[in-house]
Amino acid sequence: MKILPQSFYNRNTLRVAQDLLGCFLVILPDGKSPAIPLSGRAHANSAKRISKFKIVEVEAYNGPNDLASHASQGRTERNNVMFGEPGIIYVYFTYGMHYMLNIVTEGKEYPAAVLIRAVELVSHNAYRITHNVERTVYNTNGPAKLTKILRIDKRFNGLPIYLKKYGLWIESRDEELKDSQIKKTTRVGVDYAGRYKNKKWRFYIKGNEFVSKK
DNA sequence: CAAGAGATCATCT
DNA sequence: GATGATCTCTTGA
Repeated sequence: MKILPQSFYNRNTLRVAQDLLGCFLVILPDGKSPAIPLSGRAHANSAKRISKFKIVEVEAYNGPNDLASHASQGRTERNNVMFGEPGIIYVYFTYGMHYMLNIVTEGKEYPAAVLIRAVELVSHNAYRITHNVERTVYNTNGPAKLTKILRIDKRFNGLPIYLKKYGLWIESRDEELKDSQIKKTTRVGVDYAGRYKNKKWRFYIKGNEFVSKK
């Protein structure tokens, strides 16, 4: 397994979205904002505190004409990073309480991104998990829920996802994912998007129990 | 179980 | 001043 390079994201957004399924979102918490609640005394060896989550559901927000995308309203301070380099993290705050994690795709000036909607915890340093383990393990089945568990907020906005140094990166799949295993359906919560609301730009791994909605 | 409302505020008009 | 790439809880059939 290796870190997906910036070039991975510099491709068609629908392609990137589907290719991200089955890949691993890995987080290396700093001492102040651990991805997984830690128990016991603080430990210097943070490398052993990484947590790895399989990406099981995503949505594509594709270009300036996509009426469901923030970018359809033109460039603003909030959506600025969508117009920039691929492989950059776009985090925004919505509904007064939720953070959303996206990865910017395609070349500069083409505003697009993939929203990470659900992940499944696959490995962590088990003995450091607190009594809250049940909630931690099972509550990553929604875009706002996973950012809460991972403690992802606007500190990550604008940072590259293709470098390890910021503590959040994505690694390649460890097994094949056939096209027949990918469900392609409409995006959630975009009824306002006119003809774009019917685009089947939401993708998830069929049968995965962490998918936000079947 | 499905439908509806409330929470809560940054961002945009 | 209105709204939202959501979630949780309540209501009621």
